[in-house]
Amino acid sequence: MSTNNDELITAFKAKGYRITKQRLIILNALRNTATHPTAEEIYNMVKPQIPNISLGTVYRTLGALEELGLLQKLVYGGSFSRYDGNVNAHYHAVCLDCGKVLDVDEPVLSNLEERFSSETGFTIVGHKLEFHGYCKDCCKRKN
Amino acid sequence: MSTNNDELITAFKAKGYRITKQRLIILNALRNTATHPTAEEIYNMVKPQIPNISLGTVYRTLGALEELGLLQKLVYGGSFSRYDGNVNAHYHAVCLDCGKVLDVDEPVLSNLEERFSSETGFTIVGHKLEFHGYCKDCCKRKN
DNA sequence: ATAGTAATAGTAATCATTACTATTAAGGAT
DNA sequence: ATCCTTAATAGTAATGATTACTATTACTAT
Repeated sequence: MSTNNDELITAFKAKGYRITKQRLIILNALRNTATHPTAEEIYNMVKPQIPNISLGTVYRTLGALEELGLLQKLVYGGSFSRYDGNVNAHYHAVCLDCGKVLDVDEPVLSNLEERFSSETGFTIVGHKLEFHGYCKDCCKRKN
Repeated sequence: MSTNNDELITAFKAKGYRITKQRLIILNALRNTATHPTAEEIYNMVKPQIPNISLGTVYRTLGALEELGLLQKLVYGGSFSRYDGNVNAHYHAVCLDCGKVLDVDEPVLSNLEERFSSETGFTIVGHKLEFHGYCKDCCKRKN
């Protein structure tokens, strides 16, 4: 519902990229889900609205959105990536059993980066923190 | 040279796994490098000692070593994984330009996990922290 | 409305990783 | 030390997520 496409339109125009139905729908689909869907899941989410969309278009669009900072690509142990429409700094918890990715409601550690940056000559632009464990559902299933 | 294969031998025997030349050499190669090599890099590292080793054996061995907690698999944005023979808890810094992975000499945040665990029902077994940025070499090259 | 060209749909190619299979070699029993 | 069982290996084929290719479509500046 709160689909401020203005942000997307501004970012795309600044790069000379065109605004297409596919791009708008993919970004909004991503923003309206609490899950962290894979490319294929997004493909299936938008198919009702764009029946003949191609999986390649989904990948290309996700790449463009990532480049523009409109989404976060999540790469964990599995064989595929997940995508997060929430670009505010936050952490994730990955279930080692079912692969589910949850948002972590913890304050972001802002002071970490400077500490390491100076002595190593490594210029830090950000950090990623992920918790590994077992989600409530998977814990229950085991008992 | 400080190759305490005892650890590997004990861990493998406990699982009924056999001790092979390939497994010993792969683990020692991994422990004697400060880099975080890919499977193919490890394959090339051990080839002088085992000329007809198969890449499949490298993958299978790395999988077994990971299962036994004798190495850490590093999965970042790239299309391939890296392997770290140092299983002591520590963090990494990934160069966004060249893909190099460096060890971070910072104390591990031990208090993080309990904070999140209780209210979510998520049972945490560990966490991973990675810094993103540009390494010294890549910063230099740009100026 | 038109022209120029980026983006798309459909499909083929890529490439890291995994699976398969005949052969080899650990390692326990004799 | 030799034999036997079977796990592990080498070599190769298959898998599957992602990327590349190409003719066609549809944005957007004029």
